Amino acid sequence: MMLMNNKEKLRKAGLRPTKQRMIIANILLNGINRHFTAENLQNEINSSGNSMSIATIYNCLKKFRNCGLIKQVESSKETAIFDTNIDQHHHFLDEETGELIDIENEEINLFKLPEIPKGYMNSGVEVLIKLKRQN
Amino acid sequence: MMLMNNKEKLRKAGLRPTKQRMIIANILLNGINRHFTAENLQNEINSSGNSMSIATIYNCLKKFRNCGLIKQVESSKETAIFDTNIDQHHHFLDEETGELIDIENEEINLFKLPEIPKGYMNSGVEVLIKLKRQN
DNA sequence: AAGTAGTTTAGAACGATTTCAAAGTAAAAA
DNA sequence: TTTTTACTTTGAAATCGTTCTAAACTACTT
Repeated sequence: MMLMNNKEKLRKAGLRPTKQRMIIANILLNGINRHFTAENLQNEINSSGNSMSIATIYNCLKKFRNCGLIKQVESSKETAIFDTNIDQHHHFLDEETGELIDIENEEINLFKLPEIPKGYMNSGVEVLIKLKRQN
Repeated sequence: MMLMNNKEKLRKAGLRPTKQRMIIANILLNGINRHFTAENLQNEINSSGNSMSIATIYNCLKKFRNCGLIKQVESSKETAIFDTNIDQHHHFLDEETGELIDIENEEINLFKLPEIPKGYMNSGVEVLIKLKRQN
């Protein structure tokens, strides 16, 4: 895999390397993986002496996500969804509609689990299988 | 397991069986499992000839959730969280702080997966392991 | 250099959820 | 019982994260 600078990465993804996108790319695409929110990012931009409209940050993150430069951590939707099924179980998620379908616990077999970090205990495992409509 | 009416269920959970909680319990705790939002529930309450402040519905759902009468489907938080790690991978979630920790894909082995519903294709599997601080 | 298509922006708008403080109600105490 | 106390409900306002809008701007093409 050959080296590529951020300008090239943006172009390759079909995105114009604007000033704003370069600022964000330079913060995010440096080889060190991390989780962050739009607000986190705005704070970093600000404290690096730059500034950017929050709308631009959202635009940019959406574009980056759609191009596969970053991911968005799965949450079933922006709205809280409750479930009367209180047993441990899993879900299919229709990515298009946000609809959830239960998967019984026995339908999934987690063969190997990672070591739980020190000081913590496992308080539940949830598997989400995302579904795309077949073409 | 012996039969219990909803008033008893509420009392057993340490909740006063108020008129409003009984209306909600009668809709939700009838043995048929389902997913729903606060708004869904309000519509059902309204169309059953009752009415209830949305604030009460949220209060009530939170209490029910905290008592284990219902679950809330896991979403990492109310805020969108992005991730620079674009490979398929999984997460630990510190339930207290909302912090996410990456789990490499190889650390988890999904031995048995359920059949994908007709017309859909699997577009990604995400495992979330919830963590509680150890006492 | 001029044109055009895509981008940024501040601010308004939005939807979901929480907070507020006052009025109401269930349970406990007298 | 009645009184007291603690908990609950309420509508309205506030808040939070996010999206929309429409005008100004900028990268790329001609």
